Amino acid sequence: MRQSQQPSFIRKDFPKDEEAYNAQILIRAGFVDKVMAGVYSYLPLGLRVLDRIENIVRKRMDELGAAQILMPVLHPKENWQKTGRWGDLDVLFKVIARDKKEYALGPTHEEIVAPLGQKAVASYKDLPFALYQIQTKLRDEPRAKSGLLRGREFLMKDLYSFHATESDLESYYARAIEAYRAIFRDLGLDAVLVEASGGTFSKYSHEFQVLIDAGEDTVVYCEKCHFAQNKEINDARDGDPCPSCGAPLALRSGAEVGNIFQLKQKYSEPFGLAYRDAQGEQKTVLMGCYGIGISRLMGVCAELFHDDRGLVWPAAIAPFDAHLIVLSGADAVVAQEVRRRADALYDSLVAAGVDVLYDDRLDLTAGEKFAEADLTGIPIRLVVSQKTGDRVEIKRRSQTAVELVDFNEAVPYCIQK
RNA sequence: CGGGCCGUCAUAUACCGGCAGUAUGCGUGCUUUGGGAGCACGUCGACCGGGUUCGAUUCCCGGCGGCCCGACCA
Repeated sequence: MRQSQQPSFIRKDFPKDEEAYNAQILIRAGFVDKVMAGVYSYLPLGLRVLDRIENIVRKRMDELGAAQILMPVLHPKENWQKTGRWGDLDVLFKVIARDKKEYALGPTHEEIVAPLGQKAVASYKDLPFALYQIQTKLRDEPRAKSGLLRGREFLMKDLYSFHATESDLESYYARAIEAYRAIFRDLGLDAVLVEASGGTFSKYSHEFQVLIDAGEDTVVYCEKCHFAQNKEINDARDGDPCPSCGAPLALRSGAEVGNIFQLKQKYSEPFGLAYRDAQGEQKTVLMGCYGIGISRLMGVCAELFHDDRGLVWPAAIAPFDAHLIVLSGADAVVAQEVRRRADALYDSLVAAGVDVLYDDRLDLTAGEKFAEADLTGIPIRLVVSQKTGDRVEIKRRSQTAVELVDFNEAVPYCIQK
């Protein structure tokens, strides 16, 4: 992508209406724009990060045998009345149409996916299966805060599984835990599996928490044996003995990046989601649901991956693989030659399948270009200038050392990452 | 939903019951060209509504909006 053809959303100052670091840096670096409290636009760079996170998630969903679908944001009131959550779920957004009919805006999709699943299930032979979507969720949070960590509108992956037996649900649940571990590992995150309450969903649940100070939850955590429970179900205090190994517990703040539940019959039963077993008996389908906050993950990564100059994206989720900067210089004849060489490098990078952001802007000083590149945080920086001669300067965002390589080595360098 | 703080050019900020200033940005020109460069000239502003007052951006009330603490949190 040529920067000269793109609008720039980079700002020199931190926004004054954000306290959370993740929102400050993502706004300043032009990844997101704040529309109102808890509601953000995802700009070209931010959307690319979300796409990469989605791809990582999608790959693991495929491995779980789940098929991707897309359900509506606008929900019929009756479905929510059937499960009792029209009145119970206080984060449920409700809208009134012109005919005075009321609708819900989807905060989660059990009320839609259960009746959908019912249409595909008649016999035990139709089970199990799993469906997921990546979609914007709406929740009327009493208080949006912490930037992307708690929005009123956010991007979430929600997976739903359908089973004939409890043991099948449990084994799928166990597989989902492993898939989630793999996802967070792929993202470069150290996520802790935490026992938690099930809220309006189920008796208990498991959360994946990234233990960072900016997190919103409090986790009772044992460094030694990795016992972890959400404070909402364990009122332990700092230093209390771990119930599992006796070592002192610590209270840590965590950002919940995943949450999984065994819903069992809770949402299938109200919608008559049932099957005939081998004996011809009618049985209720058992369900599980498994969420990952995609946009929240971007916020968590921003909290984690930065230095005092800006973002430092891990290669797996960086908006681009490489950031090519051309410094034209003053001399018109030299500038033309330098640009010709930079353009040629850009073309070969693109041809080789490298996602490259090309700072081909003419009216910026070298200092501005470097400062913006640091802020953006793309893993590899390439510079072509009069000074680099017939070679290319390469620097990793996470390191200070620079090296000069021959022109034709630059592309392979970016491919091996 | 309770409590606190706040709302001034595009951005970040200052001051003030009477002239709203600075920096950045932006525009023009010249210089500069490997770490947010320099000079000159120019450009842009008091959230909305009511009240007090000779006069309100400033004080008071209401609304709207923002941030923080708490409650809540699939």
